Amino acid sequence: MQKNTEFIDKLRSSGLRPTKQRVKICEVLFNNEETFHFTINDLVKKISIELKEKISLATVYNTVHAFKKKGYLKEISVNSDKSYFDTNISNHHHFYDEDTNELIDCYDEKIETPKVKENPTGKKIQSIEILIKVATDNQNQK
Amino acid sequence: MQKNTEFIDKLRSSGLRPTKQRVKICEVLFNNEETFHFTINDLVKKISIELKEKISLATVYNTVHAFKKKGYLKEISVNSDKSYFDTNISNHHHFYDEDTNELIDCYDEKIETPKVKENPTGKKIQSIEILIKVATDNQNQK
DNA sequence: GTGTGTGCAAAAGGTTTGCAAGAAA
DNA sequence: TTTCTTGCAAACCTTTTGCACACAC
Repeated sequence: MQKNTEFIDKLRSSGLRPTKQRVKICEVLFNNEETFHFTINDLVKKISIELKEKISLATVYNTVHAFKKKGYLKEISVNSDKSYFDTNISNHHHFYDEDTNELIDCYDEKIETPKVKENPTGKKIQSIEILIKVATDNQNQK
Repeated sequence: MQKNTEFIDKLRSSGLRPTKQRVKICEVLFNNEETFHFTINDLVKKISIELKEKISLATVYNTVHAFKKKGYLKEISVNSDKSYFDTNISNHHHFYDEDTNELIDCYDEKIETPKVKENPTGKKIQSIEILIKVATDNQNQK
């Protein structure tokens, strides 16, 4: 459990003004035992339930993107209906349940991150993301 | 180079009526030397350039999804602004160039598809997709 | 003829933007 | 007081939907 003063320091030290909204979003995102996955919509709901107040959509988008840029959140590439974010910023991958649209963390103990033997782009590798899609066997394949 | 009669057979044999539009979309998608990646928007443009005629957006969406369901196209999970499709349906992964938003195929010779050692979901694995994001070194990390 | 597919326009869903008002430095 | 941030609504973009008409069988 972090205190607000810690969030304020964290924000300030990364060059983000510790506004009321940002600190509150920190509380909602980073004051949990476990990391979790969310969409912007999920987060807006979580804010209104846990804080019993509303932060405007634009601010939530702003803040999430700012946090992502600072490395406090990761964005996950799933099929493209909406953006998923992860408060777990450690190096890991994901299972994606196509039945429920749920994400599950996948560490190296479950799958080994492969080495890139050859990089035809000549550019620097920013990340290697593995998405393992699962579904009940008998459903229509997407 | 396939002929229209081949596309018609292909469509018919997979239970899709070989309508004028579907055959024409086949021409645009599958009459190339090389496979390629595209968004729906790309495809609409390609159709109007190569065929000099217009197929309605709804029909393009319908057809692409029908082809995907039949396994003639693959959908690729990239950051979620839009959907990317691939006419290359063989087993492979992708490099994604964050500077240009381009996708590049990545076969096993460049990266080895890892084994899933443990699947906590108990559901069947539908696919394992690896996305290697690259960018020029000196740009702001996203 | 019957059922499926097409095209259009409207609507929906997620995300971004412009700008005036407010808060932090 | 200057600069950054917020909030709202409008705009935007991609995708989906409803429905009348057309086409394949």
